Amino acid sequence: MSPAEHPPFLGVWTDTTESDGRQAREPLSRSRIVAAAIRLIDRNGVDELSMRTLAQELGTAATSLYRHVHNKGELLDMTVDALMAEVELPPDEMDWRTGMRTVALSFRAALRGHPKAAVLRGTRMAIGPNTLRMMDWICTRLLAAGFSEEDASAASVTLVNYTVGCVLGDVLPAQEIEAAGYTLDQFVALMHGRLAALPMDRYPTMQRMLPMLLGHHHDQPFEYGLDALLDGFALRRAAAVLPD
Amino acid sequence: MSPAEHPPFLGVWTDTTESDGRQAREPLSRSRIVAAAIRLIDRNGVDELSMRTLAQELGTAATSLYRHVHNKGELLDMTVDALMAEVELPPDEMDWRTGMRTVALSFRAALRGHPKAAVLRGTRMAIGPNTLRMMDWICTRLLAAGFSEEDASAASVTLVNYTVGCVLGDVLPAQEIEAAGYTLDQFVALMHGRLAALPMDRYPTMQRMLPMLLGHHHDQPFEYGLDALLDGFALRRAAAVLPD
DNA sequence: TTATCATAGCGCACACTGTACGCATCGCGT
DNA sequence: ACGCGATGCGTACAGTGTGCGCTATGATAA
Repeated sequence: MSPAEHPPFLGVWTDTTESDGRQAREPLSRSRIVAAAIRLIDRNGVDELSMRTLAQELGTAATSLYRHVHNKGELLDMTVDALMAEVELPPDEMDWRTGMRTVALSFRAALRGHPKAAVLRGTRMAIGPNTLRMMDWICTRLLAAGFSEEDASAASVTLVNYTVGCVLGDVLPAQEIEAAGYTLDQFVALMHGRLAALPMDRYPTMQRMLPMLLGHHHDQPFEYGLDALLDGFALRRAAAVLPD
Repeated sequence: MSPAEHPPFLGVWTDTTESDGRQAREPLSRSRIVAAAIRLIDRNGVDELSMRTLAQELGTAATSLYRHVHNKGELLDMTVDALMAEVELPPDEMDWRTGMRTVALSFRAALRGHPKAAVLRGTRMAIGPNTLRMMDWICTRLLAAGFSEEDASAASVTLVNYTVGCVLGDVLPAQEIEAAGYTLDQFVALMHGRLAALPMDRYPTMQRMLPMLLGHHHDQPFEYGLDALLDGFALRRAAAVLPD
């Protein structure tokens, strides 16, 4: 802006016209910050998220963020928990097994809805309200279904860890491939080449299985394992409920 | 060292005594570099690994490393694959189920042997020779046990993803707690406080389950889920081998 | 032995990171 | 109208990954 000719109330003036037609900005807040962080990660990936780029996205200065967030680590923790807000908890009438299945699918979908942000689950443990909400629901339902406290505890963390592991397994390769600028077909070809380049008879099975491992949609192995896991849970429940 | 009184052949001298009694340094190599990286991560954690600290550990300059490693990313990939070198593949005589169980335990043990390095599995997909070796073994054994190609593929990635998820679930909290300087008991107390601080009736079950979730040794839930998973695999195998 | 030459190691520089500090400014309660 | 606490921001600092081009090294050819 040109130096004031007749100085107005500075506050109001600079507030309404932010160097272009942008709207008067509402104050920063934790939720506005993590929302911007998610937006920015979705667009450019986790690596491109710095306090400065984030501040720019919000139209403020980097150091302003620290009034609302202790440090970048806390911000990332909040971000990963925010992703969990979208998981839907099935109605309680649903039987325990399809309930578990549904919540696992919803959990996975929530993470995969923001693939570039999902990798944060691999770095940061997230114990926020949304995560607790899901864990609580899972444990509650398992206990109600007759699992002992010990089994319910083990089964719940198993279910969550399995899902996280699968999401990472899906999402990390995809990211790395995209970052390297390959298409998936190119990548499969390249991997075949790599395998062939190694002492060839060393990984014969992998050679054969590679198209299958990379080819089919990732939903299939996830659901295969999920259903296997639930079968195992069901066996244990039955054994505990009707002993011997 | 005191400044040289009668200057010797510089090369030899500085080579044999590296500013203290250290030995003449052998040339850099990829394996020496990743070994040093693992050592350094084990000691100080992943965050403290920079190209400069790593170079210092090796008694060289940071930029020298780039003659042997394309960039830090590649170095981290090599590091996580190097961890996998320690997984032991059971003898082929072992029946498929205990074979899978054994390899999963060994895999987990290998990662947990370097807890601070294990978190890298959450960030970087590792497709190195050691990883392929294990995957190949798993697939081979499953096929030999009668699984279809599709099922063997799904089961193998399920097993691996589950294990990775569990290791991360174990290791990330432990790291974060340690980094914050808590003991585990303090942390449990703190979490109880946090839960109580929230609208108290919101996570009633978590409140009850918390000591169990954090208390018992992590081996137990891992093996619970592992055995459940293997039960599920066995059911599927049986159904496929003797259809209807 | 001497000359040659690829290669390994390194000093410097650059753009960029997270964040502590202290000042300027704001909006609200009297 | 007047303070006063909360918020925004300019500056600065130590530390990051890594490209560039020089130098020393150790193997090979003459």
